[in-house]
Amino acid sequence: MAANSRFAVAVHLAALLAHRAARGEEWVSSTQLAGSVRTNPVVVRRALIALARAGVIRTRAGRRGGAALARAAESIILADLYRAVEGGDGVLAPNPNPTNRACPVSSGMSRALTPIFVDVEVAVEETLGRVTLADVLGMIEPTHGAPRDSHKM
Amino acid sequence: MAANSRFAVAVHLAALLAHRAARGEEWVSSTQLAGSVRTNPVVVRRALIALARAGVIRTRAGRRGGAALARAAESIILADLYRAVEGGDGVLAPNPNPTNRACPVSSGMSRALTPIFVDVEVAVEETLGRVTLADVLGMIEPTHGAPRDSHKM
DNA sequence: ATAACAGTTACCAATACTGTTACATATGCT
DNA sequence: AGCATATGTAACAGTATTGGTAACTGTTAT
Repeated sequence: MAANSRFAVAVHLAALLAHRAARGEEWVSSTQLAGSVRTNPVVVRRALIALARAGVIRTRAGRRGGAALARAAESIILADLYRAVEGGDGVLAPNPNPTNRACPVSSGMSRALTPIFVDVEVAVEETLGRVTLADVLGMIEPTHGAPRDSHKM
Repeated sequence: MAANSRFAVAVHLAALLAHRAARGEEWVSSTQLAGSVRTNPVVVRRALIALARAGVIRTRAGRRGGAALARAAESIILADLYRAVEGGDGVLAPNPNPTNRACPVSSGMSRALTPIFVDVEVAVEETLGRVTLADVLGMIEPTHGAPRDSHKM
């Protein structure tokens, strides 16, 4: 079955940071973030570390510390968040068992499947590359002062 | 992180059935299939049941029974196998925790993420829809008498 | 009748993920 | 300086998922 929810959490965290930044509150603590995501501050920090390593956010220790976006929400694509938290593992996994060299089909499977798995991964990242963090925020805050007309795309 | 290897196993099984069918051996037992995949016959049967429900293969109990392709390898796309074994769960998972209604970002997350997750799933299935089981077999058996030239767009 | 097969259930082991506590370290504030 | 507040990190428990195994029932060709 399915995967973990780290990507969903990462988008949530980044969106909240962007939301707060737009209101002048740059630094947000992991405790506050955890309250929004409804999880534990340590879980949040684990995600924040991955996002910081990817250059999407910055973190600051000490009093009045926390996390903040490292760049504009318009320049952050969801593929950045995906690559940051899903460390290299693709959405599809190969058969981990050793090849049966006596069987030509078994012998050729990874040669046949590897390029397909690459294509799938490229397709996922291309799709997530078409959406920016600002787009996500726009879907969360539909009306920002203007009457509601920009509801869909 | 990562996922399971059911899709890889499903492709392996279907490819082996196609390979055998091309050599006149229609019915293949789960024990034989398990030997190629290097796993247990019960694991194979669990996958075969999913594939049979999807109409990709047929199974037959009793002596000289086993599994066989239900239709031509050219008409089976990998998306068929993917949908058969990954029962409805997508490659990305939402945050399972309850929404924090006091937070506008938390409140809007699923509304923002759901269409994105759908887009990703569509992209995956489109990619897997461009490859047929016959294509996979062609990559496994590179030379079969005819030269390989149809290398896609 | 028997042998060879699928279908099914129950269970175990390994792994992965989440949540939690605890503590060292860093930093702003008074 | 001292304190409050924050991250970074390690260790661990609980749970879910996954794959592997054994045991049993039902089916079918010979």
